[in-house]
Amino acid sequence: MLKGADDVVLEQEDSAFRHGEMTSWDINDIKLPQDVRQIDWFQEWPDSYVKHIYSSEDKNAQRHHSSWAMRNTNNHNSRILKKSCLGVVVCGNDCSTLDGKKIYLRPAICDKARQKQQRKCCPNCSGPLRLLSCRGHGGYPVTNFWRHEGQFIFFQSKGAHDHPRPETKLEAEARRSIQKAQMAFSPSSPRLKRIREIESLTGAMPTREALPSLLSEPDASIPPAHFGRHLSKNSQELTLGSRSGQPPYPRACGEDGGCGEAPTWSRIPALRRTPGPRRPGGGPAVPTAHPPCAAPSRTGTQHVLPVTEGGHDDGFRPNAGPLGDDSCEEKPPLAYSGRCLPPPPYPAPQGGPCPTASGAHHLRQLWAPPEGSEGDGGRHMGLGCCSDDMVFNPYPLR
DNA sequence: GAATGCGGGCCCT
DNA sequence: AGGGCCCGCATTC
Repeated sequence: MLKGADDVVLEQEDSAFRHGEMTSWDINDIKLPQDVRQIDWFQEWPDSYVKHIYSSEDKNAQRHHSSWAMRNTNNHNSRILKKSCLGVVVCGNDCSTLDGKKIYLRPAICDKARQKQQRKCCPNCSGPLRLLSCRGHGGYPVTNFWRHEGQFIFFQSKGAHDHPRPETKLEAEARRSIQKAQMAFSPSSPRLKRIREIESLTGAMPTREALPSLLSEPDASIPPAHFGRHLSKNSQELTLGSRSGQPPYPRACGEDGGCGEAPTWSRIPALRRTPGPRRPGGGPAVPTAHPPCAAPSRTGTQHVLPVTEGGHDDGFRPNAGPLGDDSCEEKPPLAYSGRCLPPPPYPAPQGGPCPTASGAHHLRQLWAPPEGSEGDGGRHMGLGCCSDDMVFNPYPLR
């Protein structure tokens, strides 16, 4: 199967050989080489058909980490751990932040958490979030294989990610914890008290109108590649990188997309065959109808965003108009008491006629990019004026 | 609470 | 048989 893929493998191996890496093995081989001369530094963003041999001492390798959002997949082989890529969570509105960055959130690994995540709104424009599935491996998600053998940990990746990089795990975690911390912060705040009262009474979160810029969340909108620029040193350390007490990976740059290199993904639009929805047996490919946000979905004419979860429903059309657009710009979800407020008209003009304009304005000021990229903000969505669970805090770690 | 690992089970090719 | 996916459970962080 995957003839083309095999070719790629050959190329990769060839390339790897040029780098002196021993790749004449396959993760499924009965015996893996033990005469390894060179082990690799941990690769945070393995992509394409690559193989690596890590030291069994490498903490990241031990934990089978990856900055891609990989979930465990049962391959009925306890010796080989298989993980498949979940893709990336993007804004259904395809919005951009003030400085032109796109929203690339990390899909939650846990199924439940992911469903929950998809009910949230874009932190930037409060539009619906959309899970962009990975289909870089012959229409299926890219898979990573891990196998512990002797003093080495063998890693093999199959497929090339056809989507942007999500936040790293640590970035996502940091975002969550910061959010929590801020919720917990100043518990005596009358405003917060009130919010909590409301919560306890209604069981629901008040809308952002009720708590403008009170809660905030860091760089959800900042693509990992730019994360550091905004968070400076301490937060740059949030990437997995080579932090097994090792020096920076010597071959990292330009090898497998490990640093700065243009991502290997490219929008391969969804015309590709999509793996048919799995049938009942496997369980309900959870219909992740997108609720409140800016995606009116129960009004009949507007369809639910094809948020795929496992069963990949229809292919994604990353930039296809009817997609996010339909959901977010037409009709506010009046029917909802709204966990999220309706989005501003798209694209939002400066400052945006967001219902919570003042709050948004406030955020805007906070957000003001350090390097006067302000100017280009005009075409981008007003800042998280409405998002419920995710809002910005430009300087979360300061 | 979320991430992870594991294993059972089902479907499709 | 192999690959893919879902689900539940247990453990860890």
